[in-house]
Amino acid sequence: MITWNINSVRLREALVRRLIAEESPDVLCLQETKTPDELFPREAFAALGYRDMLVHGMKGYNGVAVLSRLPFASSATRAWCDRCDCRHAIVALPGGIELHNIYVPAGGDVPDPEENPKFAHKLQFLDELTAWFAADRGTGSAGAMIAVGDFNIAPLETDVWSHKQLLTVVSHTPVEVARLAALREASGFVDAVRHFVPPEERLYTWWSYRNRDWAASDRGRRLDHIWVTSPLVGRLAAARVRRDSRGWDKASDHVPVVVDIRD
DNA sequence: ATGGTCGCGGTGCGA
Repeated sequence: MITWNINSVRLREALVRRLIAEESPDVLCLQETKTPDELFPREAFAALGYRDMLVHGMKGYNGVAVLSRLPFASSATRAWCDRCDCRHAIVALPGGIELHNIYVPAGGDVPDPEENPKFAHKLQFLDELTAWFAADRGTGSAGAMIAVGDFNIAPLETDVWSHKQLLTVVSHTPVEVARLAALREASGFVDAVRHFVPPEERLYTWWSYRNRDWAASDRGRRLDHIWVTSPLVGRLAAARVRRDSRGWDKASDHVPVVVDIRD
């Protein structure tokens, strides 16, 4: 299982192919595809064995897609905050696993919902998602589920380059971290990457384009996540963040997050 | 404290 905010799938189709060649994932979830469905490069991925595809995009903004070598039992999309903005795709995988691919709104610059409608949207999106998971997929009723995507929140102190300096920066404010925890707990999700990487260890999945030398300054944040519910925790085999891909030519500002799940 | 860079689409907006 891989999740990757690709920041335009058409511009970076070759990078997706490279990742597939190196990792050969059964399932690859993309966010920020920025491509209307009719222009999504389906044939290129189908030729690599990804015969089941859920593509949910729009022109220029947002967009999520699931590419799979495993057959879908069903697929759906959902809209939140009364918007059709292509941020949530759902597929049923073999073994009764329900997979959610989610692109949480970034939230703008000012971390105040009164002042900044984008931040209000981000909080409302998280609240609606949490209520829905809690009501229909609460801890008692939950089967095997996976939630992945760009959640645009770095929850731990070691998920950002400076906890102190980012406390008032959108993506790491206490109100966002609390909202993300509520979402995670709504269905009893476990952070599959932190299952392997201790909380003392710094870990980032995103580095801004606005840094001259992203690797030297290393001002990253862990915004991209893979969560699983308890039936899958015992099947987790490994997790890794493909930091190296940030150095690829014409890289996305996000890097792939990979979790291996045993059959 | 400020500005820094991308992608889309063909101007500013969103990140």
